This record gives sequence, C-alpha cells and structure tokens, in this order.
Amino acid sequence: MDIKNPLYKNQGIHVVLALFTAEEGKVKVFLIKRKNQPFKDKWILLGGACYNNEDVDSAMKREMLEKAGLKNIKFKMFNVYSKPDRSPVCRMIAIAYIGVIDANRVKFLKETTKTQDADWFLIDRIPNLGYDHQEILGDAIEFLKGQIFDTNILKDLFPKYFTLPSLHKAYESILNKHVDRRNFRKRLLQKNIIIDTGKIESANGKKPSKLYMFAD
Amino acid sequence: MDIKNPLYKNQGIHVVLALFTAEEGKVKVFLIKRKNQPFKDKWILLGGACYNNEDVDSAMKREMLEKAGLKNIKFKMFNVYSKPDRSPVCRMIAIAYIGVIDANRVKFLKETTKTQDADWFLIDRIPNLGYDHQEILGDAIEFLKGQIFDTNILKDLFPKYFTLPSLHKAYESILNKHVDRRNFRKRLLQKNIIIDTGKIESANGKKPSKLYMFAD
DNA sequence: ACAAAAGTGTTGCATATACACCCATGG
DNA sequence: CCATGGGTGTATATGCAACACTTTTGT
Repeated sequence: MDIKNPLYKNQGIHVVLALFTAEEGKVKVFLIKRKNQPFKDKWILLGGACYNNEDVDSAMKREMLEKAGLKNIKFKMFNVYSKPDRSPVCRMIAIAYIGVIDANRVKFLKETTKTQDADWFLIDRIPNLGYDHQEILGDAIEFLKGQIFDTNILKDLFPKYFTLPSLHKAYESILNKHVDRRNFRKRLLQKNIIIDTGKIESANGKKPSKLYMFAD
Repeated sequence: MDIKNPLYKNQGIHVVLALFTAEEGKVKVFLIKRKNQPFKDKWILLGGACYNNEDVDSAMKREMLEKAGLKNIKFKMFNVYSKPDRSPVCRMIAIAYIGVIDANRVKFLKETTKTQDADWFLIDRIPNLGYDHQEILGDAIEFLKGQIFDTNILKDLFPKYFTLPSLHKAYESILNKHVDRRNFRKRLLQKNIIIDTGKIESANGKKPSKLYMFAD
C-alpha cells in the first residue's frame, strides 16, 4: 500500500556505522569520501539505506559487505538521529552503529578498497565530516568509553590472541587518558572480559608478552 | 523529492511509548485498545507516526499530547524495532520510548480519556498485545531495571514529594524481588538520586513518613 | 651490563550487602 | 496497650585506585 499522507510520506531509513580498529595501539575510524553532492568531497561514515525486506541490523550487514567487503563484523546499535533537515535530499533518519575489526582485516580492506576513496583516521585527528556524522562519531566514541570496561564490545578489535600491552594502548587511546597497567589487567581478568591463554608471543620486541583472548 | 526506488519507498517511522506509573506501590503501564484492523480489539502501547517536520523526540511529545493529553513527560528512547513484517500494513520501524508519570496525573488522564478505550495494567498482569508490543514492553521493563539505581529515570513516577516506602514498593515491583529497606534508602541518598526534604507526611496510616524528592 | 618493555602485589578507600531493634501513631 | 508500619546503624565483603620494583630478552 502506498503511503499518501504528505505528513509522513517519502521517509527514509538509513544505517550508519562508526567502524573502529586499532593499529599499533592507536584507535582509528573508517571514513569514506563522497564523490557526489550533497557534501561532495567530504568524509563521512559508512552507511546506506535500509531496504523494505530487511530489518536495520540486516541492512547494516549488507552495507558493510557491499561498501567494504566485510563479513562477520561485531556491531551494536547505539543511537538514532532524526533531525528533519539532517539530509538535504529527503527526510531520512539514521540508525547508528558501532563496529570493530582487527588490524589484519584492515590490511585486507585496504587492498580491496584501494580504488575507492576510503581511509582510516586516528580518532583524535578526524577531519570535518558531512551530514551530522561529526556528532554521530562523537557519540559513538562516548558510547565506547562507557562500554569497554563492562562488556566485550572490543572483541574483534584484535585477532583472536592479543597481548595485554596492545589492548592497554587501545584503551588509553579510546579513553584519551592514562590507565594503570596493573589495575587494567586485574579489572579485565576479574570481570572475565579477557582470559589468559597461557601462550606466549614469540618476542619481537624485548620481553615476550603473554597472549590473552576475549571471553564469550 | 519523491522516493521512487521500490527497495526503500513507502517506509514509515513510528514512535511507541511504554508509559509507567505507580498506584499504591504497584507499577502499571498505559495501554490502548485498538478499534480497527489490524489487531482490532487488541491492547497496544501508545504510539503513532513521526511526521516529516519533526524529529522522533518531538513526534513522541506530540503523540503523548494528542492521544493522552499529557505534557512535560519525562521520557527516554531505549530501542528500535524494525522487522520487515512487524506491521501488516506497510514497512514501519518503531522508535521505542519509556515514559513515567505520577498517580495524580493518572487520575486526570482517566477522566480525560474515559471515552477512549485506554487503561492501566499491572506490569505482572499484561494481556496479549498487538504488533510486537509484547516484546517492546518486556524490553522496556528490562531497561528500567538497569536504570533505576543509576539515574533519576523514575523522577515523575510520583508527585514532587513522596514517601520512601512508596518508592520502595515501586522498586520492588519493577525489579520483581525483595529490596532491603535500609540499604535502599542509603543507596539512593548516597548517590544523590533522592533528597530528604525534612517534611513529614501527615499520617494517614500509622507512623508518619518523611517526604523525599528526586534530585535534578 | 644495560636498555627496553612486560610482569606482578599490597594497601587504603569507597561502595554494596546482610542483618534486628526501636519508635510513632491510631485505634 | 497493642498492632501496624516507618525509621535507623554496624559489621563484613567486594570492587576500584594508587603506587615501584623485578624479570626477560636483544644487543
């Protein structure tokens, strides 16, 4: 049945993703440069329309696959953006998600998307974004800050096994402040967010590191 | 500009409200009986379309005013529902909110809506609801459980001044378990969620109760 | 041997829980 | 005076923050 009432016809539903990764202990977000109006040449978050035959989570999965070739991403909805004029084209609400992937998949992503204008940006060096994506990304980082010590939301920020110092650097990068190493380890172990695997990383630097994995 | 692509035309945005109150220490939710198909004669949560000239919060405010005559309600978004077939009429996503009002306003609401088929139901005695509102209401109660000790989300569940035993009963009703009286008081006072006003309720029962108010 | 990075434990403080008796009022 | 319901404090356990030295490896 076609919607006729002008009060609420021509509405659209978008999904938008703040996709994070960590490289060398620095947290980065994935952005795409627009090729067309509106916001031509501006960087924006990955996203797209939700189709009529899918729920918003499925739309987000499809968009990640189509626009970045990514499958099996861990992601979580965190807010809705709905100012009437947030898109100059038509009335469009955005369901916003956080996603995380590990650095190995980033390398793969860089190869497969090198013809596109897409890149990773340090979260403390973000350019001006198009639409209201600046606000969305800011909210995403705030949401992350509130979740990292209580959930395994960062599972998939690293490969299955990772060293504690690398995770520690990622936390400090997200929280944007110093975190005590000893308390950090205790806290995550006590809450069963990470697990000591007993394995050791064959040293590339100086003293070898123990390898951990996320629980769940 | 009209949306033409059948993949995403004729989408609609709804707002849905789980409105709570407390009467005699029992928490209740506001439901409306549908008069038309689909789900004729089923009870559902208050809700309606989001118009093109408003964001979803504004739509929620307008719906509360139009459908229940209520202004200045404290409310908070908590989830999005978007299964493609959740409405048999057309593709419709729901932005879901929690709201709370005090018992005096409930009395007013009962008078102004007595011609409508609307009523309050104890949260442990909910009838079968239309659409996916059973799931939405269940999620709303779970969300409330997680918020009541950390936020003043229940501000407005009671009139400005309330007794601690009445608040205590509401907490037990929401959490569906016994809560120690002494710890309950300490916790809420220490976290500055409620404030001792120094006033005393002129006793109707036995020993008079102190009156408290929510902070903020 | 030394430089560089990783590992580890204790103490104090704040917060949460468990638990029982006294007090004020109305009838 | 007694029944009803409201008010209160202490002791224990748990979670979080502050803090510095030792260990392992490569050069």
